[in-house]
Amino acid sequence: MKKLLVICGPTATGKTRLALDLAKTFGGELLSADSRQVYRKMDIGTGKDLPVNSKLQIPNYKLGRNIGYYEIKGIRLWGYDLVDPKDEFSVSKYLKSAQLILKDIWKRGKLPILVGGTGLYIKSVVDGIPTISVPTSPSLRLSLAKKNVEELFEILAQFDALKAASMNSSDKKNPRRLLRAIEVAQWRLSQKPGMLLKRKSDMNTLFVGLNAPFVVLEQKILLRIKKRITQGFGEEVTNLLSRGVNWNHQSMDSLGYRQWKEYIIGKKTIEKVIQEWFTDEKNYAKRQITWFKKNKRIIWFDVSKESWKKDIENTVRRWHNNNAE
RNA sequence: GUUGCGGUGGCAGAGCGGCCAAUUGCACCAGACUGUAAAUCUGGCGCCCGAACGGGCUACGCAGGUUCGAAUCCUGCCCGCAACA
Repeated sequence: MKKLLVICGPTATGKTRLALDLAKTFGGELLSADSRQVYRKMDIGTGKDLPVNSKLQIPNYKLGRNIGYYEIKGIRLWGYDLVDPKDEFSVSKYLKSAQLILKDIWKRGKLPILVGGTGLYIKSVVDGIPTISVPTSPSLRLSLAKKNVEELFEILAQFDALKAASMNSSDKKNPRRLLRAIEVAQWRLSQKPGMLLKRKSDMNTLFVGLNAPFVVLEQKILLRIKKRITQGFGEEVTNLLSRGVNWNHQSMDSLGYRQWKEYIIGKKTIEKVIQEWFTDEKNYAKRQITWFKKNKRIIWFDVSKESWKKDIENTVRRWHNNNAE
């Protein structure tokens, strides 16, 4: 059975660094599960932490458009730079690339290590998302853009009463979710039944979760923000803007970038911007924790403890050596 | 010192006699999430009792007063800002 190691957890816990170490000892390659590191030229702000002058390597065999890897200390790192910051992106695109990459890593006899904080992306790879093949409908989205949530809910109820009834009170008021639900419902009506099959997982997956007491996490987050700024984050943003990326692009909705806007247009001081970046990133970490908490398969490790790295190594080794399944 | 404006819950900021424990935003707490997920969305948020309807207490700078009733009106005091001295 194919093995997949997952390293997840909130931001700033050192997931990538750990994954690199594990890759070295277990003969692995990394696949990033991060919804922001997919954008080219967004390196400092998304924490790609690449060595200077490193370049994306595109394999000479056919793998997929724009799919390549970086090499850090001899370890291949996939999943970065999948698209331009001006492009739209979503789990669906991510999963397509991820599946190609995984297949390739397995084929070459390596252990793929899925590492990142985007819970939905990890979920898509490990458990699948049944409706993921349902395409978006730009015209539908446009026509519904001005509707309020009550109206959207009504429309959904007309197309798919069951789905509408099954939505929870929060999603019923979430325009994005309602829109997608309508999109799926409409698509279903135009298809033969049974198109959406739940893919059975054929992987042997180990979930390693990294966490720390929240006060520790806060410190790490703040330090990292300051570090990124001294590393030239501001320049990175300016470069993006000069290349035609604008604030309305989905990519620029990322942490740090969107707060930085207020500084660039002179509306806020840098101190204020840092402060807001910090609180927003803390809130992001809380949301990640809420998400991952529900996944009972995750084995958690506290990175503020002494022996966490050894503990993980042992856990992984036991799983890695067990070929029974 | 005089005149004017202002002091409201952790912060910002509404309210300007009853419908005010007090709009809203942020922060904070909890949560949802099967194609934007670093996104989007929901609930809670003075204290105490209660599962809930609800009830009690303390609150709008401080102290008095007017009124059936005051965050809202009046008086004095304290503090901040602006202008004039």
